Amino acid sequence: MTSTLEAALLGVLARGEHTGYSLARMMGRPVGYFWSAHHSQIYGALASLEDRALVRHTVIEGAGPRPTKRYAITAAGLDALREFVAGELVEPPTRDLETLKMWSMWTVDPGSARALVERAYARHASRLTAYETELAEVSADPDSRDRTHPLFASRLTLEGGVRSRRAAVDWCAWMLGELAVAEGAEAD
Amino acid sequence: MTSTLEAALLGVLARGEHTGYSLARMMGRPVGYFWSAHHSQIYGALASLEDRALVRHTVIEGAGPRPTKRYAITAAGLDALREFVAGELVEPPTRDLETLKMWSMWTVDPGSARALVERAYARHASRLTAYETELAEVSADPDSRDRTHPLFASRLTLEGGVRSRRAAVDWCAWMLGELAVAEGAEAD
DNA sequence: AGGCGCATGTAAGCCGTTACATGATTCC
DNA sequence: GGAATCATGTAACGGCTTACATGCGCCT
Repeated sequence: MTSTLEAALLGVLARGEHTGYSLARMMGRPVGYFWSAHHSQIYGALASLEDRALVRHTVIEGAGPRPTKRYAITAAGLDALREFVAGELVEPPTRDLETLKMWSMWTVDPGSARALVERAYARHASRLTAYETELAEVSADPDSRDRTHPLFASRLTLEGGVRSRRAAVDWCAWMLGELAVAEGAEAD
Repeated sequence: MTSTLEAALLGVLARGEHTGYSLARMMGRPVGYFWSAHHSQIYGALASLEDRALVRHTVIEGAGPRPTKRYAITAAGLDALREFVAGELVEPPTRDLETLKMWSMWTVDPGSARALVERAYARHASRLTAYETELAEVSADPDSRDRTHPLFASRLTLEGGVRSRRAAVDWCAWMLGELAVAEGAEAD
């Protein structure tokens, strides 16, 4: 019924009111860490949510050529969000471009293979520091210990991000070692 | 130029010949661990790859109502695969349904929150054991130490799977602890 | 007799990306 | 004067999912 993008938007609006534009920007940091969408998709989804009375808008003064709309979640919207969170998770198909490349690593020359892993290392490492910084900020707020406060959920998800990126960074370092060993063996 | 699905298919065909049907089944184990597609998509992609001479088919005898086609990668196809592996990785947008749910966990009752985390724990744990089993099998083969052998890449990617699932399992266990602590604080 | 596995294909529709369109204000 | 930010929308297109279609051989 409610699409995943709609659930994501409800999740953001449950934490505060937003315009379509500011929702689109939030699909950068922090929501963009685990979900993303373009504004063209967001405006349509908001209209669809409003048709079903899960969100409501009021017109505010803004800088655009058309009226600026501020959206808020409704009681029905909060119910729909809760249902989404508590409902069954239908495992969506995995599509991991990085692993796909690694899996065909055997076809390329040693230099390309090393470069591939090094780039992956750098990406994961930079994400890791971003997560760590944000986690430190969130953890400093006592609200992040209150199970019913949004920051509690932010803290748990950021902790997950830190752990997974740490694992990815370690994995890349380990792969560089394996590549070195294999190249050494080749040289013999 | 070459879509990601096409790259995935080239990656499989570089390891051996397949029919469209068997490719579709492989989008279960092990390729399905990091990529997946339906047969309806695969048949079209194979035709498109063949138009560009990246794969070639020969008709073999089979059980279907139409001629059964066995596909093999061509030299040009191998080149295209290498280019894909060595080329820039344009970071595709993240869409992580599990994290999305966790991030809105603060809206639901404690029981639903715990159930959400426990289901995630179970999913990751079962994937972890699957990866560990397969990694043990692959590692036992001496070819998995040869950088130019497919099993080398299989071993590295499986190691990544084990590490990431281990991190996810640990994360879920940690979250269950955090939930218990937060509920204890609420009871006071 | 009916269901499952082999085997290939088409078609409708949804979701997501990219590009087009508009227009005021602020900063360089 | 030109670029960036705010702000909302439409349209074309491609990728992915779901469903429809066909038909043989094997097992129960």
